Amino acid sequence: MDHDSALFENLVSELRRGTLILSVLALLREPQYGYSLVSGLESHGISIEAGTLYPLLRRLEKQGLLDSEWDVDQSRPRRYYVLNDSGKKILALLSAEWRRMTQAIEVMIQTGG
Amino acid sequence: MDHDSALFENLVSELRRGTLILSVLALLREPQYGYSLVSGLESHGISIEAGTLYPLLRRLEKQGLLDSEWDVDQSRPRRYYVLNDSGKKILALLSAEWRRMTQAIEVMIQTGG
DNA sequence: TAAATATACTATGCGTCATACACTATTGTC
DNA sequence: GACAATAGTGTATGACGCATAGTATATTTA
Repeated sequence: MDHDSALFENLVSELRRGTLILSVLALLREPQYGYSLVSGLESHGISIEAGTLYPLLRRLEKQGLLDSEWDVDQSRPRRYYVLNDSGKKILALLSAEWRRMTQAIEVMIQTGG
Repeated sequence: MDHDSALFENLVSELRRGTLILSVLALLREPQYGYSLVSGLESHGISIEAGTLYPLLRRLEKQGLLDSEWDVDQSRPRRYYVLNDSGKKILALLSAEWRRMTQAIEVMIQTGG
C-alpha cells in the first residue's frame, strides 16, 4: 500500500468514525447480537471489526441508550442488545442532526463554498 | 445542561468528527485563510473553533494535501491555505466515499436494517 | 478429523478533537 | 483619545475514541 492510499484509508476511517454510532443505533431498533450487527453493517457496506463493535456496545449501554441480555435457549448463547426509550429518543435527534449535516456538506462539496 | 443533552452534544461532536476534514477540504479548493474558513463553515451551519481548525490545517499540510503561504500585502498579514493536486485527488475520492456512506446510513435510518 | 464459521470479549496504543490559553492589529464608537 | 469589538494567528494538553492484536470456545461442514 502506497502513501496515498494509506492516507486515504486513514481519512475514510475518520469519516466512518462517529457515523458508526448512528449506524449501530439505527440497527438496534430491532434486537441484535454482536455478530449479527457486524454482518448487518457489512451487508450495508459499512465494515467494522468485532473488536471495535463490542467496546462501542459497552459504552452505549453504560450511557444508558441500550439494554442487553443473554439468550441461552438457542443452540448457542447469544447476548442480545436493543435500544431502550432513551436510545430511541437520541436516535431520532441524532438522525435529524445527521441529515442537517449531510445536506450542509453536500452543498460544500458541490459548490465549494 | 442535563445528562441527556450533554450526551447528545457529545454524540453530535463525534458525528462532526471526520466530516470536518471533508468540509475543510471542500472549501479549500479556493484559497482561504483560517478566519475565513471558520466563517465559511459557520455560514453553512458547521461550527468549529479556531483552536480546532489550526491544528487540523497543520496536519493536512503535513500530510501533503495542501499548501500555505503568507500574504503580507494586505492591511494585515494572513496565511492562505489551498489544496494542491494531491489534495484535490483525495477530496474527489473522499467525496465519493462520503456519498456511498451517507446513502448506506440513510437506508439504515429509514428501514432499520 | 480438520477446517471453517459463528460467537463473545479485553487491553492498549495511537490519533484526533475540544478546551483553554496567549498574542496582536484594525475598525468602530462614544 | 479611549475603549470595545472584531479580525486574525497560533500552541499545549487532556479526554476520549477507534483500530489492532490477541484470547477463547462452540458448532457446522467437508
